Amino acid sequence: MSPAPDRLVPDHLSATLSALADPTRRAILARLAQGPAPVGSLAAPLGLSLPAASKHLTVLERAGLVSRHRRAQWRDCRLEAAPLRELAGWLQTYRRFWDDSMERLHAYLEQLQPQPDTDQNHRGA
Amino acid sequence: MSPAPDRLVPDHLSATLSALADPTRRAILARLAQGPAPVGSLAAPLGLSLPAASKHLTVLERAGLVSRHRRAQWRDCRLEAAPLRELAGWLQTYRRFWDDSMERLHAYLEQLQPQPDTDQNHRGA
DNA sequence: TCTGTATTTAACCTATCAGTTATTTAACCT
DNA sequence: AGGTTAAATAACTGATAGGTTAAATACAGA
Repeated sequence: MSPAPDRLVPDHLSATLSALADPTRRAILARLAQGPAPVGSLAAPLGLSLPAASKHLTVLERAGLVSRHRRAQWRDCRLEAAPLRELAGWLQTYRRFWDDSMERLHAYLEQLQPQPDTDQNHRGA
Repeated sequence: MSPAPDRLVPDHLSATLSALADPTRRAILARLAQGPAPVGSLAAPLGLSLPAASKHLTVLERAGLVSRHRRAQWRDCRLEAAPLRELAGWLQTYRRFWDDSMERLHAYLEQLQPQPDTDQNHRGA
């Protein structure tokens, strides 16, 4: 099922999530959603130094979220959405937890699994 | 629009993503998806010490992904999905990047934005 | 080939993270 | 009250993240 293109990093999802956890990197992605751009033009509007930008891009690249291609002396960065799709897939697993009302969910769980692991003698209600 | 329950941490999305970036914490969530559980019964199957588990739970709690409730001498942990819903919302904005074939997407971008910023012509100025 | 531009890499600094052991707090049960 | 269990907190440690400045690399153009 999983195409598992794990050539970049061992744990795909962890790499994706930790790459996305940085707001600067999300800003870079947002910018790239408008189309490919060279490093300099990503760095400037974010007030990033070139080395900082380059490092962020390396993180994004290792997570498979961005690819870089030489074009003359520039390096065009492009958004690669595959890891986002994978993330969406993972998230999907939890969808039922917010899709219906929370109340229903919890009620469902209560009856599905009367006691998780602890004994329920204290369960007055 | 945004309910903005930012009482826990400044940047919601960053907190959510960095909480989720740790595979141990994702395992905790997966376990909680089966129903609430006390800390000890989360720690044991993961080979986690109690302090380690407690710290992970604090991270998850600060991200709003988990709530803890005292019950006798135990502390029941429960999955809270709101941040996941928010994450799904964010992800949604990138959906078009993987929904259609990538080819179409790139073609679309090319015509939308003929030249990102790379302007080989501006150096003449 | 020399020069300027774009970007990366190296070396370093500080803060945060995930884990540890030891101690403390909280609630239960006699 | 005393003892036990559940969990949190404190204090410490090694690894990693994000930033810096300075040097190196890659390409383009005269």
